[in-house]
Amino acid sequence: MALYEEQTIKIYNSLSNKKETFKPILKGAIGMYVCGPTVYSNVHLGNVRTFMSFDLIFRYFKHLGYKVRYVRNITDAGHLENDADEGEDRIAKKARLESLEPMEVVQEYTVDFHRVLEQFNLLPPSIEPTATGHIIEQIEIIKKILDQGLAYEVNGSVYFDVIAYNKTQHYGILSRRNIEDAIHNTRALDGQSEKRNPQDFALWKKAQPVHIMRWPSPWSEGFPGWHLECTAMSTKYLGEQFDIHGGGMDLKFPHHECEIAQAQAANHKNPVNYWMHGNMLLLNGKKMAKSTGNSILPEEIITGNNTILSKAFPATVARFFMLQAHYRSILDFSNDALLAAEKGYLRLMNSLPVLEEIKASSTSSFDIKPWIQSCYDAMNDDFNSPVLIAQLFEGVKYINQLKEGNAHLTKTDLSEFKRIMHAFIFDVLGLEHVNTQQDGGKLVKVVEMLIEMRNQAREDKNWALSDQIRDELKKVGIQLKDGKEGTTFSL
RNA sequence: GGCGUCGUGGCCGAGUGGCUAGGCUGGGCUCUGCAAAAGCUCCUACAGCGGUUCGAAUCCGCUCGACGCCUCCA
Repeated sequence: MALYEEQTIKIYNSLSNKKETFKPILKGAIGMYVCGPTVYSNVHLGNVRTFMSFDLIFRYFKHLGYKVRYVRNITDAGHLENDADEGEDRIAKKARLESLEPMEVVQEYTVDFHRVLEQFNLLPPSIEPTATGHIIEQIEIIKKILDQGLAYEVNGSVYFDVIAYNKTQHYGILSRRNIEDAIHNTRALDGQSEKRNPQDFALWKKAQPVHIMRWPSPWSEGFPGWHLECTAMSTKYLGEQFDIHGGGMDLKFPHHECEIAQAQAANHKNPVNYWMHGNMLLLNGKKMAKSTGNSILPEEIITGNNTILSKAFPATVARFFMLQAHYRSILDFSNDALLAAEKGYLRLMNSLPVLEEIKASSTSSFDIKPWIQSCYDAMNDDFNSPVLIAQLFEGVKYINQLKEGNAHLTKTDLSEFKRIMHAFIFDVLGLEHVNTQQDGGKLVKVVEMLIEMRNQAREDKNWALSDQIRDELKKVGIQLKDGKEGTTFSL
């Protein structure tokens, strides 16, 4: 029996604003789509948080034995610079400013994006499609929507007719908006707009003569609207209806709302069963955003080259910090919080080598099963990683009791305990050891030798020497731990 | 102005109508040659004001405050 048959997951669905029992369309298989980045600049830590949230979810599904097709796109065209679908394409603008081919911009930041996510130990998605690679699919969807009379062409551009759509469907179903209200509240004075209504959005934009990024279409040489690519690519790879669609909270409206409208108009089906939205990462109490400059780059955390933090932090510590908060909660980024997270992270990780040294006993002094299930329960409850981490610290407590001889486990229970600790820490949370041995274990041998020498000094009551060894090691970051069974150390 | 989220102990952060997550910090004790590590233990919070209830941090209303969306944004 697969693990997923034993566990029941509840997911908070943005469509209903409730936790719902998760049931995939196909037994044992999950289709998940997450909106990826627009590659016109470096990803900042807030971007990383969202992708990390879905990485956690992806990892947990995989751990449970689900076959997951995880699609995360790269937006490399069509994302306009500002409102009203009148602005310049973001990629094109950046290319113009830096005198580059648009695809040079795309390449540079796509590579950067991948590198950063790898540093934070995010698993690559199953498919990572690009907008420019799916122009034909997008054109086909526009044709379908036009056929339904839910879009109109003006001067070579095509716009989605929100008001027409709203006659039979609810535009605003996801963000709980009412189109009439929206119209009344619009203070738009867009004299030049080609759109019939300010709420309408572009499906296809005719390219201006200076515009480099352009593709032929039945309406004009131009480029697709931003919202369309996700509909095209999710439909293509996951079908007209699929299980999960995720993204940052700030994409809920209008982006995801538009996706629903487009898919409904083209396919007459509600495209997504579970909408999931990750919350924002705050810096100085404000949303981290590129446009306002209130952001920190992942690189700046790892190198320590920034004005916010007192020291450099490994990526995995930042990962641990972010996973200590629930994905739907706002999280404040600060030096103090990161410092505290690092200590906790170290305590958790340092317990693992101790666990390896525990000897099995003929009986178990406690039942390990309820604790194991509590780890699953945490993740089953809308992927509650902070509660999972709390449970793992319970595990640390057990490890210490086992070490002290105040508790014991049979060989079977002990190996199960180890398996679960490792599974959740590495496979599900995706944490990593900071100091990966690159020296073939030479360092360990040297430290063990120093411990030997120190033990001799202690026997001789040569406290000056023994303390010197201990203190000098401490200076280079190696901590000795004197226990009943002898001295151990952590790097 | 409209829609929505949130306001938890020194800090970070979970949370169910009643049995006080967890991490960090600080105090005490055990262990130790002294420490560290580890263990045990203490510091019992829920913005304010009303209401519902036998009972609310958890439900409802109001006030204050923060934030997000309404325009590109993970």
